[in-house]
Amino acid sequence: MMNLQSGTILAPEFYKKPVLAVAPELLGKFLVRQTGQTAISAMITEVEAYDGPEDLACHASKGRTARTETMFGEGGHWYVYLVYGMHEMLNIVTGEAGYPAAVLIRGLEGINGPGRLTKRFGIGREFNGLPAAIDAGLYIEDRGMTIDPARIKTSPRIGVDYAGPIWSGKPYRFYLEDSV
DNA sequence: ACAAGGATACCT
DNA sequence: GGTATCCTTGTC
Repeated sequence: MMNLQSGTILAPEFYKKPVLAVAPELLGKFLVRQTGQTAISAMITEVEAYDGPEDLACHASKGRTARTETMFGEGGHWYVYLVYGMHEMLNIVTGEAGYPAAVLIRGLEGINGPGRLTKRFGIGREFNGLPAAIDAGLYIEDRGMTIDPARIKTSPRIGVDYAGPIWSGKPYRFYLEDSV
């Protein structure tokens, strides 16, 4: 019997596109965390794009380091890091290997805030570098939800004033209007 | 309005 | 080995 809630797991190819193309497409998709027999999931409602070595808000603008290594890898892998000493941030790497870019998952339906969603889903740095696939127990699904493009709003990214006026002002945050 | 909290990057 | 800074949140 087919589970009506189930959908199609996004293939690696989905992520191997420019980050600014991938980010808005993730809205309306479902983040799924599977542990043993049970799974929890929620619709993605808010994301931010971090685009390459030039983007001063992107960690990779500091160069290739132990932390940013994952972002330089190929799209479709998780990039998870700790911020402010207490919150795990969940990002999905995009594009081809060698170009550092990722989408930060900032909000899910019913869960606002990037630190809250990782806590609720039990996501930590152990996922860093793992592929967004069923084997990892953490992946993104398309459940056929169609999003009216008019519902997708943009704004500057949150908490990146340190990146200077040009990069902190880029409209790289995408969210569903009626879910913030 | 602001402290908590620990890793990271970049000095000396 | 020291220090400033950080893609936040909860409580003040």
